[in-house]
Amino acid sequence: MEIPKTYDPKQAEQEHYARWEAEGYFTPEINGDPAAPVFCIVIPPPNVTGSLHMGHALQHTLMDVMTRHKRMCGHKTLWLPGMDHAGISTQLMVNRELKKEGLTRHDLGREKFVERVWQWKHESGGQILNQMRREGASVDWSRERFTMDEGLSRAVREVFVRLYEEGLIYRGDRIVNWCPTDQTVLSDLEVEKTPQAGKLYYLQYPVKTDDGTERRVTVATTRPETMLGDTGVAVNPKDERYRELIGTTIKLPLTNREIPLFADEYVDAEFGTGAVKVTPAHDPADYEMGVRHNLPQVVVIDQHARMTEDAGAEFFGLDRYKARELVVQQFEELGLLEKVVDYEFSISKCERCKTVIEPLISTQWFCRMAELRDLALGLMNETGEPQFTPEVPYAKVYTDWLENLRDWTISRQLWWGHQIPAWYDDEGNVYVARSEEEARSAARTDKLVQDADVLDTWFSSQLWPFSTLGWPDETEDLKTFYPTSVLVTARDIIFLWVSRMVMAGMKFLGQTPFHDVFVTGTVLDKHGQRMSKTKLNGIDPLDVFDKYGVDATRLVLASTGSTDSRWNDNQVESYRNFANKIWNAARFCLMNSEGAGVNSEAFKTENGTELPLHDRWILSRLNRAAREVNDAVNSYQFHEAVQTLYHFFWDDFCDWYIELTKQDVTAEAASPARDTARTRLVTVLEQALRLLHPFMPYITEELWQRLPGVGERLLHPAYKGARPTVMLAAYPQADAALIDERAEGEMAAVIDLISRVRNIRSELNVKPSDRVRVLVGAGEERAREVFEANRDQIARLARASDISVRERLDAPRASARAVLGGGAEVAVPLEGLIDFEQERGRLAREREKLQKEAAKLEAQLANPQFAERAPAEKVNEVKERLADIAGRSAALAQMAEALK
RNA sequence: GCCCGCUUGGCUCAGUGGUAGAGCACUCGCUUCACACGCGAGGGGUCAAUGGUUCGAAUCCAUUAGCGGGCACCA
Repeated sequence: MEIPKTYDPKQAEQEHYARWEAEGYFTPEINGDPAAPVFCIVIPPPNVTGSLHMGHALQHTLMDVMTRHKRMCGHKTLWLPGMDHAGISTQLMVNRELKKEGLTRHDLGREKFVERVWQWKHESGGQILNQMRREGASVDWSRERFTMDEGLSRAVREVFVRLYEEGLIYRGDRIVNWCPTDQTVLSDLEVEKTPQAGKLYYLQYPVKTDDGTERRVTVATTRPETMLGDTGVAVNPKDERYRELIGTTIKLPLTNREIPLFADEYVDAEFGTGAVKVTPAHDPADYEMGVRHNLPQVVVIDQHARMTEDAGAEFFGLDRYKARELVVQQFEELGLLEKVVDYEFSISKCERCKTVIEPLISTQWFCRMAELRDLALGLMNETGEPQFTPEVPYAKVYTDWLENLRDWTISRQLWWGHQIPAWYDDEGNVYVARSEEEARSAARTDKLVQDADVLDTWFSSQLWPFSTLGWPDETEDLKTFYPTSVLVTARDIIFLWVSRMVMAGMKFLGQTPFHDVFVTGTVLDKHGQRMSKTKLNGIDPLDVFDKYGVDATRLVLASTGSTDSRWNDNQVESYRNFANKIWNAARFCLMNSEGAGVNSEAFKTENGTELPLHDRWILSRLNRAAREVNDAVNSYQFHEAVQTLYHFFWDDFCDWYIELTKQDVTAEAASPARDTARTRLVTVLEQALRLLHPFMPYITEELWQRLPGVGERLLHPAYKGARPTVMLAAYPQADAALIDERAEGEMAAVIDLISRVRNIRSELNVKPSDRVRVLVGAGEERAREVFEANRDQIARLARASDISVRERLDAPRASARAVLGGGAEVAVPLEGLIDFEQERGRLAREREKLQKEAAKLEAQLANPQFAERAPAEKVNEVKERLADIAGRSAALAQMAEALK
């Protein structure tokens, strides 16, 4: 036998991907049906610096499941891959490389540095894309994009120019988040707040009085060094304590400046002393107050977080923390330090380097968001798009954020990225244009200097769903694939990316960029902690692939879907076992496939003869599974889809169908009956492999290719002419006519009988090799017919020597007995093995259980309100159950009697 | 501070207004001619607590506790 007993995933993983790719199966062009519905996903472009982590593997699995499913359903399918240039991350990465050579980017200069980044990108960037091949991701590599591609860069400039011309992009001086380490401005979303155990310093400021009497106002601050830049003190207008001081002047210590004390609603009288020092140049809230009250801005901290000349000679050049110490010390010496208390507050840090952010006033480019925000909110109001899954909480989180949106700082002081398409002439006039030529002709001079800054990485990412399809040109791809079908992403970029894509899509194409958004859960470590590089608790998907196989890993990830869950190897192991189960089921089919071949006519019978029960049953189960899986995938219920597939394959197909058909299939002599049984078996297997394929691409392809009788005719009609592959086979759609309640009911009775006999054997320690006699009593004629018709299978699976089916149970006293559903009874004569006392006890316990349940049901029926208010259907159900229990209970009583 | 989510057998998780589910782990038996990554048979949960709505609640509502997450210019 050439098929090994254990499935080795590596072999299949190495074999198929390259062929799929080479055959063009991943491209939408493989679909030859001009009327085919379209399905499109654009990948959330991973950072060019990134390598695959579990979060990617999760997203990619879900996207691939959907893409493969839709492709097999005949959709014209595009999953578009690509990468993000990731401005800051990439620049820092290359900086680190340079540092090893003892260089900084300034040693190279801008042009050489950017060249160097490109070189890095070509040599070691984008590892993640190769890792995606391993995952089996069916992306169209011919459409791979990078945010700095010429086409995408053109889209960026186009958007910038249009927004500028409409006044939605402007340049100005604002207080911004400045990272002193990365030397760039950051948007609010790139700043993280972390709790910080710090101190609250109470500083006393002398009030200037006419009569020379001494009066002081105490202000509280966490950042004493900023007092050097104070240009006012604010109190709440309703605060009685300070009412008479409003309008007076403060003599600012350590400086020779005098600043006003004024009233502003913003001030919370309850907090601190109720008086706030106002530093417009170094605090966002103070900045706002400064604007309201026309306060001067005194800059005392520079871009390197050092004190400026304006901070005073003593402080000039000091680091901000050193300056803090000195300020506090001097206040103490002057007797103006009232107290210092421990205080926990949150501090803003750079998301990337964790440096404490310095709010600074700086000239930057901003994007006005109000109009764009309204486009997104309007869309949500009108069409409910994008439809979030899970809807709770993301739809609300998304709209709440939009409603409170502030202007977006879009410039960055970096070299790697899209340089801002604005040029300045000698006089400082600005020309925003799509190209330098355009700017020159507008400026009527060649002496222009381009703005040195680049755009926030997310400025280009927000265009991804259409820039990748060719926009601003009206390409075929854009017409065909926009809007995309669904966006799959992690929740941490809903604001950074998802919302901005919606705004940009609405603004420039007038349509949502994607109808649905599926938000994945987070894969945590086994202690429930987020996986992170710094904690070193990450699990490398590639290691898991190596250990358990890609397909098994995909099942775990698909099951995870949108819920946070802890990683545990046990689960992967169980799906690894599942893969092995599939392998061996197929192995059995292939070992017995001579004379058989996959055949859509396999279950047709001549002149309408009814199929055997197990055939009708497996068709019913197969079609039911197909219906459930299709519904589940279409509604993003991946966990349910996996469960359905798992139990259909293992329980229905392996445990029952193969066993039931085994005798026919393994008959030694060739015969038409054997061929039929084998053909049916292999046909069901083939359908099962198709159902499984979106989740387990490798093993299904590996096995499908080996099945006898597979070929082009199994492909979805849209893929006519393609080289046969399970990837392009038609995804099984449920045929309602084949879902057969009667067959399932009859099969349930057979299974029940077999299980009861097995139970008796097990409980009474009958040796597996011993055959037993099985006596069945069934009052219903149909039940007797079913048992009779399947007596061979029952006998084999229950290890019975013979089976006798009668209307009434007629068993020797020394028998173990059990009650079946529908009032049937079974007895197994076991002379010498029966302890009558014990047996009566067993029956009594079973009867007790039934009676407990009956009592509950009776109480329910006895409640008049139940009969009145519950639906008749429910009331009937209870009555029927009660009758069934009564029947069984009576039978048990009789059985116990027979043992006396 | 505001908002949100979670709490189901030993573990990891599904589920849902009308008889509590899976996988793993556990117990017993099995070299049954596809598979010990297996086969068969079992044990195990008053679905966090309290109160309410309902004929009926693990499922809906409220409160509480524990855990987790998001948002926020309180100096």
